[in-house]
Amino acid sequence: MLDIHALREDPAGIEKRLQTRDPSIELSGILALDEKRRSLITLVEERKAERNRGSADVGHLKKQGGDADALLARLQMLSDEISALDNELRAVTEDLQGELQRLPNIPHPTVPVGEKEDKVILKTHGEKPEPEFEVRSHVAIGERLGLFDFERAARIAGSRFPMYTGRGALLEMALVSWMVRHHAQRDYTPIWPPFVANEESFYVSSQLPKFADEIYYVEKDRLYLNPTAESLLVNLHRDEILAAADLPRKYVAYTPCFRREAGSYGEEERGLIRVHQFNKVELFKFCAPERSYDELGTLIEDAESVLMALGLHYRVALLSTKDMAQQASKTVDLEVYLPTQGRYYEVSSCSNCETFQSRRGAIRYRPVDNGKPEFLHTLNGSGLATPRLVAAILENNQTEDGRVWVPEVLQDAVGVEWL
RNA sequence: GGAGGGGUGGGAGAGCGGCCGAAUCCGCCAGUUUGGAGAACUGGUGUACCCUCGUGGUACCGCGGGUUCAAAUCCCGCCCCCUCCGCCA
Repeated sequence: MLDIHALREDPAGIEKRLQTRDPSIELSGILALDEKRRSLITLVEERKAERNRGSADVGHLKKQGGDADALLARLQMLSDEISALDNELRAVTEDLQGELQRLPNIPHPTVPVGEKEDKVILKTHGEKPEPEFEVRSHVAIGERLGLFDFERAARIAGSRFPMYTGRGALLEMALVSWMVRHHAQRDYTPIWPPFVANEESFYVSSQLPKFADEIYYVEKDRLYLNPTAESLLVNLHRDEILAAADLPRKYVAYTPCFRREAGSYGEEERGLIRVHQFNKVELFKFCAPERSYDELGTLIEDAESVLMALGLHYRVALLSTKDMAQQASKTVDLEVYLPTQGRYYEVSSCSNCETFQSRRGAIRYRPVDNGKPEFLHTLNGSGLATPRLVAAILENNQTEDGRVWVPEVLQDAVGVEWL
């Protein structure tokens, strides 16, 4: 959520920057609501001050045995007026909050303005593999080697729920535990969070109210299934004021992620590319504002280090204004190469959300000079998501005779060198 | 799922209709003292919002409603924590 004070200060400037994300955004309605709200506050607070003085007088009068009837009658009317004004104020405040919640974060000046296609490739790591034989898709390899079984998974849960079998299951588990350990060694505190969360939590991360259709909801218990550990981790320090010396706080969490993925899928998203349930290792940082872009840099490096260790060819893309999630100020994606499709797929999305989430969740820190609490910056990044990673390993590590080389860092856990 | 107990400021904990934004202790910050530190003493120490920016005002005692001129305090609903019983991996 944006700071209403900042909007008041420079509505035109902010509106212009927000319009690079969504041209239909205009702030005049919000400003009008804000003005209305403030004048109501002034009015109602005046009345309350009057009532509080009167009530104190009643107390004194009664103590001295005086007659307070006339005063009481006046105060009763005043009290009725106050509750009417309070109701009006509540309604206006809700409207304003609703409008504010819909606004995206202000994009960082370095973010390219434009459509999805206007992302900027910052770097490409390694050589694009050009095998001299006919490569099989990860789906074909998986079926051949018995690494997963989508048909039986559908019997259990429905389509697009993956089921890994045999060495496929081992590979998946190996990846997850190796990645967590890898980041733990890089000074991230490992977290195994609850895999469901309440409405308030998703509001803070900004999954709600906008993306309610994307999340599985357990109505009976009013709980949402985790769609990304970002939503969970950001709530770790909700309503807290952290000491400056405690920053940055770095966490790594493994969670399964559930997404309804409402809408259609293309042929190229068969197999493991787009599924309702997947495993992800998430990195999350809470840090001081002046350090947050440096921290974004190291976050990206940490996510990249996974791809490097696995020996995969990938590229790094700086997303454009129209391609970022609502809460992000700046987002950099890591995209791994899938040879059968000749294209790159997102396996990590690293974002600086600045104060967008911390404002919603009242997550603050006290600056070193012992001053007033300030909202800190939150950063998140996948490190990484497994299904596409498995697809990439299968497709990139295959040989002509149909075997697949297990990346060295996973060989112990999988128990074999070849699948 | 059933029964009981409890949620108050950074922590512990009192208050149970008006003099309570809240005693007291601990912590923390500053000063005095000291060669320095500790101890001791003195003072300070929540957050947010509004305006006419002041020795100004409003709100906040788990959350939401209600009663009342007035609610931390009374009533109702919900959430969370603890103990015991039941059930279960």
